[in-house]
Amino acid sequence: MPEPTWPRPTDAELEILKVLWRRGPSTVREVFESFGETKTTGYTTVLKLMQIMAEKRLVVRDESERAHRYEAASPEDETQRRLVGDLLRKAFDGSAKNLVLQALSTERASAEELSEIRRMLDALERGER
Amino acid sequence: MPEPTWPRPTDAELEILKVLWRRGPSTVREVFESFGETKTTGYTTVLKLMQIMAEKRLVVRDESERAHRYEAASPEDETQRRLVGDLLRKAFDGSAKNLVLQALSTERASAEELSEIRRMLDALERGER
DNA sequence: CGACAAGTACGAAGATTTTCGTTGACACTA
DNA sequence: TAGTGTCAACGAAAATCTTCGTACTTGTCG
Repeated sequence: MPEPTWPRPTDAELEILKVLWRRGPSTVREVFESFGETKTTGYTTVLKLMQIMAEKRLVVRDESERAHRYEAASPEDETQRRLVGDLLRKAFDGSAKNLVLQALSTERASAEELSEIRRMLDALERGER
Repeated sequence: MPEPTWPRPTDAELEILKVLWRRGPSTVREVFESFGETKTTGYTTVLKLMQIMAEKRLVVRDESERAHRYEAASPEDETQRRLVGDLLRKAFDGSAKNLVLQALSTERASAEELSEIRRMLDALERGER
């Protein structure tokens, strides 16, 4: 199987990353509480996950304070790019076109979204990068 | 975590599905051999995976012959759509636009690919949702 | 100082994924 | 019929993921 060279976040880890991207560097307590009632996992579960994520270098940990602060190691867009690239390789044999077509056919994008994509296309075809 | 309601194929399972989509209904032996030297997994490993996939209904099994024949339960494009939709929900908060932008910025698509995507956009914007 | 609250660390359990050794069924053939 | 090769089934092991109970540490406030 084509295993990624970077640590791919699991579903639970991605949930935590999303909180970190939104809030910025946060303590375990803050992440735990930002889940509110939507998540049923306990505090220690979140803690353990974040410890493992620190081992994997998905997050960096600042231990200077008693309550350690965790920060996402990579920005959201870079992680998204990796996840998409991973799926592209795994399931689409690298054909960005097919991936895009499937993406657009699943969730119908709004009109503004479509125009934004079109602008992106224009830029790409105009030859930059 | 946002768990999918359908059985999401693992990486190893996806490799097998790709063979089945390409070859059509196949025996374990055929799938195993079509991996050639690119994969180092043994025959029984492939067999076990395919048995598990049959349990999960990722494949359907025809047992009428001595060498059972396995067939992908869903066509490739439908599975791709599910995988993309899953990633969309998990990592992009449902924003198809962002997913598409990241996809296009990772692997630069060829000029023809870009035109095809543009045609797809045209069709979408022309209102046939 | 002593107790409590808030935090991290540790270890273990259950689930899932991936791998493979072994066994038994079955057919072909010498 | 005995031997050989092919196949599915089974079980178990190793790795990873997810969860949480418990223990240890440290700062604060009476």
